[in-house]
This record gives sequence, C-alpha cells and structure tokens, in this order.
Amino acid sequence: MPERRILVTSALPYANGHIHLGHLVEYLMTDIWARFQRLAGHRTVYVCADDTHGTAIMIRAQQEGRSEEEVIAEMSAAHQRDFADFQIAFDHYGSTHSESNRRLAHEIWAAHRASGLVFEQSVEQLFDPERGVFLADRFVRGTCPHCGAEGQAGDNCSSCGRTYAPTDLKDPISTLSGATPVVRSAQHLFVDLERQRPFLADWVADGERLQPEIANYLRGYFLEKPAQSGEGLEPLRPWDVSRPAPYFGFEIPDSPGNYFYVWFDAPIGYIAATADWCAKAGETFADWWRTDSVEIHHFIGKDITYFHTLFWPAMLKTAGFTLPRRVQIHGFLTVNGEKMSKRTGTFVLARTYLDHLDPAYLRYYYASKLGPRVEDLDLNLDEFADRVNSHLVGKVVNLASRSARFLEGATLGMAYPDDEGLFAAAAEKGAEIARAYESCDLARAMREVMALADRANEYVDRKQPWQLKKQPGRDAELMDVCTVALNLFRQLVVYLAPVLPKLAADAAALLGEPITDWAQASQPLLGTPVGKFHHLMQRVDPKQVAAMISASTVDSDAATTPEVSKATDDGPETLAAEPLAPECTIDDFTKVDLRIARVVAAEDVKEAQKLLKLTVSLGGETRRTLFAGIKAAYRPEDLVGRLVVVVANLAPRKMKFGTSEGMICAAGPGGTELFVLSPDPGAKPGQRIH
RNA sequence: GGCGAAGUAGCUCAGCCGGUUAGAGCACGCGCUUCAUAAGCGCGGUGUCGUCGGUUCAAGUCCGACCUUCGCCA
Repeated sequence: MPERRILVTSALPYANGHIHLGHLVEYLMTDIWARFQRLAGHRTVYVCADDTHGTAIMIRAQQEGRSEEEVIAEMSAAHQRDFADFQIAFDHYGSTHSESNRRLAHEIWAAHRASGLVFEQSVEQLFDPERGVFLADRFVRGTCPHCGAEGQAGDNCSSCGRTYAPTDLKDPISTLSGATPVVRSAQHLFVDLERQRPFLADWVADGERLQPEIANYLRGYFLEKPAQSGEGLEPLRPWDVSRPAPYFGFEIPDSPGNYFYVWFDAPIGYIAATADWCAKAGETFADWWRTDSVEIHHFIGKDITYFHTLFWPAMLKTAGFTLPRRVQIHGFLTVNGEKMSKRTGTFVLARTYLDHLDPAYLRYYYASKLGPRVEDLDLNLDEFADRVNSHLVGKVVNLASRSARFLEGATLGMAYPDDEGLFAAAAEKGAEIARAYESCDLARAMREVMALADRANEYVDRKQPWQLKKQPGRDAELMDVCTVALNLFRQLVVYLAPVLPKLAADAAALLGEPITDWAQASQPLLGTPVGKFHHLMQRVDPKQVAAMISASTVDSDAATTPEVSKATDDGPETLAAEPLAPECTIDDFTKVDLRIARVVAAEDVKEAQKLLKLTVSLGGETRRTLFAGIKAAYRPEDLVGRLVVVVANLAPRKMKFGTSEGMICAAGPGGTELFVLSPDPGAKPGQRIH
C-alpha cells in the first residue's frame, strides 16, 4: 500500500467553556482514529485549536473586567491540560486568535473578493444602546410573537416551537444590560452560496466524503429543496460573514469597522494550526493544504454539520485549498439516557472525571459504543462500570495477570509453541479489525477484540498452567502455555493500542518490547524477558462514579441565578468549573475531622506521576503518612515545616505505593494549579477546625 | 408543520446483496475451577424481531400505511 498522508482534525472547542464529557466523544474518537492510522504506518497529523472569537468571549471579558486575550489564554491552557490528561495526542494545538489564522483568513477573503462572490447588504438587528453592541439571538429575551409565552430567546420559542427573527419579539430585553434593545441596521458582507450550488451538489454526491444520512439531509434540506412557490428549487441563502464593531475577532481588511463572523475564521483555524505545525516540524505547508495527495479528515458533531459540509467546502474551493476527503459526523452524548444536566450531576467536566476516574475507562467505553453513523451515544453509568470491569479487567488484563506471574524473571519461549491455531486466527482477524477502525466502527473493533479475549481465556482454562506448576518435570509445558497466553494478550493490546495507549506502554514494559506497529499483532514475541507483574488497570469502583456525579451536581437554586457580578475581579469560571455540592447539615460537616498538621517529612514518589509522600505531625508523637497528588505544584523540600490542613479521620486508603492515612486540603484545578491551604499564624498542630 | 433516523431478549447492541430451529456481551440461575484484580470456564431460560397489510416458494431483512421515540429546520 502506498504511504497515506493523513491530516486529522477535531472541531475547535469554544474558548467560553471547559471541556466536558460530551466534547470528549469527539476528541477521543478522533484521537483513537489518528492513533490507529499512525500504528498502521500512515503519516498522520492531528491538529486542533481553540475557537476564540465572537460576541460571547467579548461579553465575558467585559464581565470579568479583563482582556479577551487573558480569557482565551487561560481557557486554552485549561483545554490543553484536559486533553493531555485524557491522552489525546495532538501534533499541534493552536488558536484562531493567531497571526497565522489572521493571515490565512485575509488570504481566503481576498480569494472570495476576487471571485466576485461577495456582496454587501443592510441587515436590521437588535442593538443594546447601553452596552453599545449588537445582540446575538441568545442575548435577547422577550415574548413570543406567536403564542405569547414570555422570556423566550431571540430565535425560537421553547413553548410553541415556532421560529422567528429577534426583531419580531414583543417587549424584548437585552440579557446583557436589561435595557430595551433598539432596531438598528448595519451593512453586512455576504457570500453568494447559490452560485456554488453546482460544486456543492457534486461534492455532496461524492459517496466517500459524507455519511449517507448526512448527504440525504443536505440534499433534502438545502440542495434539492423545492421552492416555496412550487416552481424549481429553493435557492441557497447567502451566508452573512461579517459583524459590525464592536466584535472580538479579525477586522475585515477591505471593510473597516466590520469583522469576520466567528464561523468564517473558525474553520480556517484548521489550516492555521497545520501551518503552525509545519513551521514547528519543518514541513512544507503546500504539501498539506495545496495538494490532492493528502487526505483531510474532519471529525465534528452533528450540530455543526452545515458549516462543515456547505460553507466550508465552498470556502476551500473558492480559495483553492484541498477539499476534505471525509467529514465524519457523530451524535451527542446523553448520560443515563437523558441530556446532560447540572441538576442531576450528569454534566460532568473533563477535569471532574479525571479527579475520580482513569481516562482509560472512558476511552474504552466510548470506543465500545461508537459506530460510524450519526447516532447519539448514551453513557450509562452502571453499564460503564460493568463493561470496563468485565471487558478490560476481567478479560484482557486478567489474561496477563493469570500467566505473567508464572514467567516472572524468566523469558518468553524461544520458539512459538503450538497454540491450536489461536494466534494465527487472531492475526488473521487483524485485517477485519483494522477495517472497522478505518471506517470509524470502533464498536465493531472492540467486539472483535473481546471475542478474541474470550478465546484466549478459554485456552488458559483448558491448559491449566496452575496444575502444570504443581507437577514436577512439566516446566517446559508451563513455559509454553504462558508464552502463548502472553502473546495472545499482547496481540489484544496491539489491537487496543489506539484506544488504550497507557495499557500498550505498560504491557510493552512488562514484555520487553515497545508496541509501534499494527503488524506486531501478526508476529509472536519470543525470547524477551518478562518483567515483574503489577496490576495494569484497576477496577472501576462505583463509589468513584458516584463521587464524580456528586461533585458535578448543582442544586437548582444555584443553577438559576444568572445575576451578573458587579465590579469584581473574580470571574465566575472557577465556580462554574466545579459547582457547589448539594447542601449538607452541620452534622454532616462535623463528621469530617479537619486538623492543623505540620509537614515533618516529604518525598517524591518516583514511580507516581502526581504523588508526593508526606509525613505530618498532629502534635506530640502522632504522625500520619499520606499521599498527595501535588507533585506538579510543590517541591517536597518546600513543604517540610509548613502548617497545613488535613482530613484526619479519613478512612485509610491502600494505594499502589503504600497506605494513605488522610488527605491534605488544597484548592485549584490540578496540575501546577494547586494551592495547599495554610492556617493563619498561631495555629498549632492537632487543633481541630470548626 | 416539513424532512430524517430509530423501534430485535431485563440492559447495550450485531444481524451483509431476503434463505435452514433469530445471535453476542452484560445481567440472572446452576455447576466447575481456584492461576488471576470475588477474575476464569461450562451449561441454561427468556424474544408475537413496534403494529397492520402486501410482494415472494421463503421477510427481522423488500414495499405501503400506521403507532411510538428521537433528531434537524441556516
């Protein structure tokens, strides 16, 4: 097969909010697909960026009394931390508020001007006279002109479902200032999409680029929609690509006072991120966006379908860039069968998940449910725990667990033993599994792998290595059986490597050879030393899931107070990132025994990514050893001698590196952003906090 | 309202171009095993394949109508 060169993107997350489990469907799907392509030996580049422009960011910055640049820088850092901790491996992560994006937006705009597709037209819009801004639909509330329901948004009524223009609303109010908006007109710039119809019709008809249901939707709703007059086809509406000042974004170079609408420059961010990556990696930009020899794959959610399937290809075509080979569209996430909700705690931020659970669980769970079609995916929390425990721990990891110990310190056999054809059969399945990955049918791939895991466990059961171990003189047989079992295990791990990179790395360490190539699944590993076995994955504890939901639950009072805070530098985003827990009683609180303690010793736990081992004194001879996940934020030597606050009556918890006998109190989102609590001077170790 | 999708065991789903007694995993029951993270293996029951009608020698699989659910409507 000739080498494929593949450029993969996920939709750009908006810089106005944190990553949550719904976003992660897409980023995990894309990352898994990209990792598969790399493993299969294809040149694969995965880029993404923050989408930073638009009214919402501008308003937020105003409310928080700081610049837009500060807002987006902070959010970009948070996004990237979340992605990194979910093992999502971008080759480059950029921003639409970058010089490269500005340059490319200008270039693409110039191409549109040159093509004669741009025209100007006056648009009437509601304007907030107090704030001096035009109001997007969601910043207007009023009475529905059709049914009279009050408090409806600017574009449609949640009561009767009818749609209308914001200027039709009765008694409109700006949600920004409470002022009554006025109708004001401004010149907007439009792209004539109708003239692109022949191109778009061809583009949509190309069977490989879009899922069939998407192509149908585009044909039925846009491209072949009968005109209301009954004669001919409904023309494609022109696309409004400008917004008048003030607007946070790029000013349109030949139209001072007008800015590119966020949806114009957002997808250009794909190109800009690639350009930035090229600069970093010493690559030639034209090889990635000005050639037919690259495959561009966009992964997006169904909510932004037409931006990516109509406007975007039309833009690329006009400006002479490479058209996407595929736009892969997925559905939304529901949790326990319902829309994510802050009230029920199912609106879970990525960071909150990471505080309680291993990212590998979610990577596998999503993979096991993701198909190639545009279907919503349900995260059923009971099933989540069951499936991860049964499939990953019970079947896959257990295979190593029940055979590696017999070979600890020895090596895999030098010749591959007779295994009843299991390895060869599973190797043959590799092509089918690869096809499933390729077509984004991750659920099928996972099913196939788990079926192979079943075969492997049956084999171990038949061969009973634990009996061989007891019988003298059967060491060679024992070695053979374990060599087979570990090779079958490794084969599974290769197939799962795109989904579970951490497991792949750990298994590689155990068996003495890194996993770098899909083809390794068809070649047994022989003669390498088998390392000391340690658990490769922990079971999901339903208590952790419950704790995550509890940490995500906002009581309804807190959720419905959208009051704008006045003149304070403290933004709302930290509270929003981790909403308040449900109300508790004073009795609940007194169950938690918080004590002042002095750190008397602190050391790095070398094998752990996050942990420091602390010994604290509660006064006198009372010492506690505890593990705190603050390695990234504190050096051990800086902690010794400090007074801190600890949860002194927390049930001891056995961890991989020892037993933790309490918890040190700290705040912050994690990573380097952690702040250990200190009492004011005068407090003494052992004192209780009331 | 228009367009679209889905409706298969308690749950999540697989069933390609119609073809023998409709499948898997989980859950559940019984048994075996005890190497393994109470993991593993074997056996077992359950389904009017949304409803009705049609095409066909033969339909979960094609066609039509209807019901229910969900989504989308720049």
